Amino acid sequence: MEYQKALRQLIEEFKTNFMPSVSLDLAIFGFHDGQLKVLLLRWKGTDDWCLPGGRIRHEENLEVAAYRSLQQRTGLREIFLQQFHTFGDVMRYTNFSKQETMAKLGLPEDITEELVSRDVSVGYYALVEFANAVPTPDFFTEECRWWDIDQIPPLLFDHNDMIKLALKTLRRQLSYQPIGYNLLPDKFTMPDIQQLYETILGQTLDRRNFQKRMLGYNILERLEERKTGGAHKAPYLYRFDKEKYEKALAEEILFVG
Amino acid sequence: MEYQKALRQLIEEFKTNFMPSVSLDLAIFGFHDGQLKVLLLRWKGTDDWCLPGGRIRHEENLEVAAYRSLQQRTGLREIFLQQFHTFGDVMRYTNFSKQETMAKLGLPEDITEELVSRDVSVGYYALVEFANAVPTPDFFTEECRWWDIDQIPPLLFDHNDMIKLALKTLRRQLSYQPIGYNLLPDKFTMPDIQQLYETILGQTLDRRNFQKRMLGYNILERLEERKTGGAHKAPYLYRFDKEKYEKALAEEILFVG
DNA sequence: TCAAAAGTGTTTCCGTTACACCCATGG
DNA sequence: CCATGGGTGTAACGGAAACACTTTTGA
Repeated sequence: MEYQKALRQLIEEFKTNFMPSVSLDLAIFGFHDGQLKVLLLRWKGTDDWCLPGGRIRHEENLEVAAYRSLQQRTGLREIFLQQFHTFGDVMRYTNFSKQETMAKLGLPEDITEELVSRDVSVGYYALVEFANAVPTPDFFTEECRWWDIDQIPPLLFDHNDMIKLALKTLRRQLSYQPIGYNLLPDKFTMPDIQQLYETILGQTLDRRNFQKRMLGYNILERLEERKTGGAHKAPYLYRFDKEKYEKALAEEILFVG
Repeated sequence: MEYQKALRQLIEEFKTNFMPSVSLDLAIFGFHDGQLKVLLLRWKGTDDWCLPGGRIRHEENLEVAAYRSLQQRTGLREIFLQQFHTFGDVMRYTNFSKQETMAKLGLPEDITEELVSRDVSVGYYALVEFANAVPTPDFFTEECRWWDIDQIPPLLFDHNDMIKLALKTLRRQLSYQPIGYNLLPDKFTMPDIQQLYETILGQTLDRRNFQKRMLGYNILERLEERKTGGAHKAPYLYRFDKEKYEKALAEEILFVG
């Protein structure tokens, strides 16, 4: 069977090129239509969804591996990517009916053992511009698409918990780091970025206070008007001042009280 | 040679019982005499110091492995232990003159390769009561002792960076989580705990404001007087209300603004 | 001309910081 | 009896939250 042959070959390649026992998982957040989304993969021939993951090459930095994996799933580079926790419970595989899923995939038992043996996994979360991403499945999966954050189904492994913790970390991060550079188009309005914040935080914010705070950070530059299709008064357009933005990210203390 | 035989045996045991490619490192902080200390290990026959580490058994939870390693170095259980970052740079071994150190240890090259091949390492930091800890070296080391936080020598691997980041995380943590349960004796005075905070943060705090804040957390219970040897007015003794303390730790939001 | 959205500034509030006085104890 | 440290309360400050009016635009 052609598929199994390819599979065995892939596993061989894994064994020679990648570190055993360690993997990484990605919670890739996108923003569209006032909704926060997460990128999920569906395994071939099943209805089982999970987070995209990756492995680390023997001579590759962990962070580089995370960026590489992110690019393989979305086509994107130079994205906000942040490690948030490392998961190492043995139990995180119980939620996952190994035999069942593997059987659906048509995998013999010895391969199953190899493939889903217990790993320690480093969790990263990423923020990407929804429109620019090209969701791409990998060898084991046949579908890769965005899910609304509040409509995520029960996932394989401990991936529901991962998303929960990633989101929690992201929300905390939002309070002391600027976010938005990779989530918004080059030019955007104040209502745009406010909606982004409100979506991530899951709560509404005062228009005036938000603007005051955001401008206070000193990382935005205002352009001219915009009228496009929008009815009503045309809001200003803004753009991130890349240099100041990076500086703020590096300092990281900027927004702490 | 007896030593090399034991070593080979140990490595065999590692290979069969522990996960490859993943390890963990511990920044164990202790508090004594108004000084914050870190526990370091010195390799046999060398002047090279490093953080204590550990490995994960195949069927062992990551966190359990961390607690086990902590206990092996200090004899302590039920300690504040917190994951803070996972280190995965290949470069983190450059600082480390492999051949040199290994030669001092009398290790043949093939063992060297096995022993210090590149790992991804999960960093934990712990807070322990200085007086209760019994620093214990492991097979590779002959000395295990406390170092003042501001007198740490250049360490092997990337362990200086690890300590730096651990301390940074600890300080941040201090602002939104109660700390002290494992660092102070059962009964302690307000000046005691204030000194602990000042030591960790590296700055002095206002006596009155500190007390106000600390009591506001509602995790302390006041006992009676204390006079012991101390001259001057006898300060009250306090004790942590274990239940409320645990609750605060679990909520973790308690001290956020 | 009206409804809906955007631009802008002021007041209020609350938590943090700064600060002072009295009390107890051992030398 | 006094120097040193501990107990306690209040005033000042500043950043965040609450809040209102005017302007623009398409329908």
